[in-house]
Amino acid sequence: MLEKILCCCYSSLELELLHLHLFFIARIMYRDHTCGELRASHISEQVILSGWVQKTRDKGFVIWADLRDRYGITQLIFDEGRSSKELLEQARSLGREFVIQVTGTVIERASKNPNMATGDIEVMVSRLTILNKSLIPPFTIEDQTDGGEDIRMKYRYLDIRRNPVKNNLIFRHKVVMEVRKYLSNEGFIEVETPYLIKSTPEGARDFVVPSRMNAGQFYALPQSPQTFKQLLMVGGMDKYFQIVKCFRDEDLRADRQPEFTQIDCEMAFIEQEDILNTFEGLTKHLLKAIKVVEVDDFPRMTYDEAMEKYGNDKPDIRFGMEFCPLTPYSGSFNFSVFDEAELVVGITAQGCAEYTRKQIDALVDWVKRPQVGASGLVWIKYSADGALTSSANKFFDETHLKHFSAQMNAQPGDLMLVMAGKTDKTRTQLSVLRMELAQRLGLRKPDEFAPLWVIDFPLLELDGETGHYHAMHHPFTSPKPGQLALLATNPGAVKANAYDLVLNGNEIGGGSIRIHDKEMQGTMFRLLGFTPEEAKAQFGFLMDAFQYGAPPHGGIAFGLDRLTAILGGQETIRDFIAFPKNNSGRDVMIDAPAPLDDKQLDELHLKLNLKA
RNA sequence: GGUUCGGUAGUUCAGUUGGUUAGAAUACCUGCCUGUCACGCAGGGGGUCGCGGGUUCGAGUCCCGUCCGGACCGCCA
Repeated sequence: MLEKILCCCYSSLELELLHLHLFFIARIMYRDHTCGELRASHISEQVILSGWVQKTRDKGFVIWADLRDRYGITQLIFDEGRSSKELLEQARSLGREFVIQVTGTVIERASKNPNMATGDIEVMVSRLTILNKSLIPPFTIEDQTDGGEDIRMKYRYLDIRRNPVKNNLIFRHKVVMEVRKYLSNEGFIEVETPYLIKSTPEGARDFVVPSRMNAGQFYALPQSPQTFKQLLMVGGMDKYFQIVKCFRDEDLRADRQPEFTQIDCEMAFIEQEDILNTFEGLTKHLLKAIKVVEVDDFPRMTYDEAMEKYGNDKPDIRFGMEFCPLTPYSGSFNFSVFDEAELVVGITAQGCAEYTRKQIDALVDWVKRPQVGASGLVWIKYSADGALTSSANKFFDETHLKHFSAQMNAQPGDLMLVMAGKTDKTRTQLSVLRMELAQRLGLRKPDEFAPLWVIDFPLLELDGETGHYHAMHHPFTSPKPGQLALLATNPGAVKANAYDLVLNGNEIGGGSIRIHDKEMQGTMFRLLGFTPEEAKAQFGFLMDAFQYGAPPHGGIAFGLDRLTAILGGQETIRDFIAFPKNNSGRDVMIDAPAPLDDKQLDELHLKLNLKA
């Protein structure tokens, strides 16, 4: 086309020179505007747009096509009066998701659409190029798609064209940019650590990678860059961070992926207070920059307090409903369920006294499901007229119920829900009920943010099956000062310099002050059941490093996927990951994992041992 | 490893006690339509009811097995 025009004006020699010239300078101009930017002020301008055909509306005398790109939608118009017959035919041939380029003039719409950013204008097309056709997409590329999760994952590249997914990815980009900006301004250096490392049996299962060059040996993908960031501290990089993929070969959930991203941070010459302040600053910055929300200084709660008040080490404190332990009115409850219990504890659901018997029974059934596993639920209804009644009326008269109501701070109109049994189990079950009730009552508002620090975690946790202790956080966590003696006598009672950052009932970050002394680290490994040989084989490099001047240090890691989802006011992290895996750890789009062929297995010195 | 729910048109779903030719919406195709924007109207095509076996005169429906997917428990230092 260009050649034809040029032929009219130039001799062949000139044309040859021009060709040479064009070879170096000619570029295809695909677009000079995006589909989201044209406004009334552009009227009568000539523009070039490229994008995907969202939809066409053929009215006979006129055809509209919505052209979509990342930035928005612009309406194209072809009509009998102003478009050639050929152009109209071409427009009629357009299908959903065709990639096209158009040249045209911005004109004012005869009927404007106030719901669209570009609703005042449309582009009167003079030239249409189909850059690529498309099959009919398996689901509609619209905000409210007709496609289910499964099919959208299989065609994730189409799903990403939809606003909800596209906007989530852009949102994630903003979070990442703000994190880098803030930490860099605070003097942190981003350093990359290796992905091919060594497997360690502590903690989650490792993903392993066979080594071709070292027959019979395997790398492991890191569950976190923990030891490397500690070695960076020994290396003198006293403020480190990394936005880094981590890998854990454990079963998945809606909020758990086998590969996930952490904002991994470590500092040297600091104590716990410095870490809390620095990363409270980061969190406040994110809330302000991304959500335009200002929050007060974060409350701090000890682990023990969180367990007592919320039955949970990651309490959602956007709403009250705190646990109230019940004590008998006089001597004993005279109710065996309560009398024989280690703990009797309840919550007050404000304004729920109007629940019908059916609704309450449904709640009782709900906590009895195996997923919650409670053996029962006692309820006390404090009616608006002041009347008190309960599911244990046989055992309690009004005096008792008044006594309980006072303990639980209940007002007329409230419903009290009480559980009894072993302390840990009862707390966990009541905690689940508390969250469910809050969900049903709409108390978990996505636009409200209530962060808090949970501190003073136990150092060790007793494994019920093996009777062994294992590190609650990880084996590099330091015990609180002055508790060394306790470590020998009652390890389970030792508190650690470990802390979690909790946001709206989610653990978004966790960390600790580390051990930086070889002897202490050795003691810790011994406590955790490592022989000195095992400790040396697995973590000898770290303890060696501690002998060469390891500074006091500590750090924290944030789960970026979850943090992003919560800031975005959503529950599932999958929609904030471009190409997530499904519940069974499969990527259904590329169909991974997949078998290796025999040649590859041979090279890797592997023989399969599949059980029939 | 376990519990539980599901698999029917391209897609999302309905389908009664087991009983005629398995439906709806949407998407798709054709035609009509002078301002649409979830356009509208008329018509049309589209099904191995996940797979295998069983019970029955007869199975989308009941039974057994199996595969796949979702939610959850265990697990996730």
